[in-house]
Amino acid sequence: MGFDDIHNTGLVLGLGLSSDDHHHDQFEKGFEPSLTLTLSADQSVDHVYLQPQDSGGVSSPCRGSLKRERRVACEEEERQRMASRFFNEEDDGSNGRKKLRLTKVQSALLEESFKQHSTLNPRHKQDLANELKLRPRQVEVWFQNRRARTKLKKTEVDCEQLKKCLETLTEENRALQKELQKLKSLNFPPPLYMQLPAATLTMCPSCERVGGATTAATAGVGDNGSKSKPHFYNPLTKPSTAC
DNA sequence: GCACATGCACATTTTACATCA
DNA sequence: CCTGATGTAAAATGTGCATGT
Repeated sequence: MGFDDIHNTGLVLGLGLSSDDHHHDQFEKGFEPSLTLTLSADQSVDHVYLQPQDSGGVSSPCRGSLKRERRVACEEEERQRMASRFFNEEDDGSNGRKKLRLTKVQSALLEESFKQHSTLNPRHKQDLANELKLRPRQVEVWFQNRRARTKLKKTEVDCEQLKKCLETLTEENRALQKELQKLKSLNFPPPLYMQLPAATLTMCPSCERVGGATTAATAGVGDNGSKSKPHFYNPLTKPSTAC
């Protein structure tokens, strides 16, 4: 029996719990539901509802909600949820975690919806759930997993790009090293600035004025009234003929 | 400020299904 | 062909955090 078949039976179970499973503490901490058979108002078949004995002391998120619309949706969702569990348990006697495989149509519609908006608002979630005959929680989970898959894919793509970038840079570095070796083998002395510490100032090649040992702080200061001061430059910070 | 509800990200578990020896 | 082992994708679950009321 498929999920759609379950829906078509019109049999539902209700507990009046929250739509989010991780907010089902009350249920897990052991309040005891009772099983009753009731007739649904909107369907012609008998419905099975699981209802808690005590409706006063338990503060179910659905029950206590101020917003009636949300509560109704929440209760409906739970009825559906419990219905599927009920039938799954009947199917195989396991304790109820049965994985649903979405149909192609369902997946396609979810994908389409995801393309438009990667997040859900409650209304949209409910609409999709109705349309696809799924529980809102399933739609929500699908979107969560879908976002996770998108992110994973993007990470993989980024990783690939970084790998390529690394390869390119490694190649470039190799070529430069090769060139350097070549120059060395031709016995070219390295440029003057390579023989000196980076902060040391040297003679400006364009004006060929001789410089002394000065700090970088004094360099470039003397355009105004620097007649007698030497003209320095630092090729590491000013590699061009900027002076 | 506190409690609560809600939604999300993230990690993990579980399940369905495909492939292969 | 049948079957069990194995891998993978994805549905489902659990938890923590942020935010709004």
